[in-house]
Amino acid sequence: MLEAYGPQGWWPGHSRPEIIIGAVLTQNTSWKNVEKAIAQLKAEGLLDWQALGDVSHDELARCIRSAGYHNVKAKRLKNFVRWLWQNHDGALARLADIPLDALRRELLTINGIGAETADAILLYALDRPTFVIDAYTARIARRHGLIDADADGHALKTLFEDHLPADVALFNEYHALLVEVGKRHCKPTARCEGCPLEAFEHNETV
DNA sequence: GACCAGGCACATC
DNA sequence: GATGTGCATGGT
Repeated sequence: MLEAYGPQGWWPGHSRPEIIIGAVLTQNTSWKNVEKAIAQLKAEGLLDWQALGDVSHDELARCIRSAGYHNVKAKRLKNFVRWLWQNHDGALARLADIPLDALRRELLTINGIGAETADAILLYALDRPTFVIDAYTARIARRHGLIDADADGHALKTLFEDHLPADVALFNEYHALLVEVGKRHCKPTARCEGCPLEAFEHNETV
């Protein structure tokens, strides 16, 4: 994949808050739509935890409208910010001493932060070695017969983490490359023409 | 107009 | 525990 596409330079965000906000906004949404929402947040000075805590729901929802599901996502962003202030003084630096597993469990208690969003935050914003399983990764792994068709997210996560060294830079690039393969060759319906993973056996039933 | 996009929570059976 | 549904905009 790296040979085919080169380094992806993920996450496409310039600060940790921006990465975390992007992780929520991109839930079931194309990154193009998220970019517009983030640009709007930046224009309104809402890319920091203080401002995001102070802004009203309606104002926040209006800013992120282009990312879709703007009412639920406004709540989810608020939930994250509330958690950060109430439990960690509103400072991401306070999370540095928490063991990965404990921090992951904490993130999962926040309403609106599920497994993928938690792992994306951990890997791309907090530099923790956890593998991100998204729809593309799951589809690619199943379609290429790397795992049973009915395997769940945890099984997929375990598959990658058990076969790769727990390295932040590696997990970062690996997942980003899988998404690129997915975007180009592994749509839900489209056949996998010219996929760089064609060396693997296809599971045509999936 | 259908399908898709870097999910998640909640209701219902 | 598995399955279905609401949430919403924008591109192909």
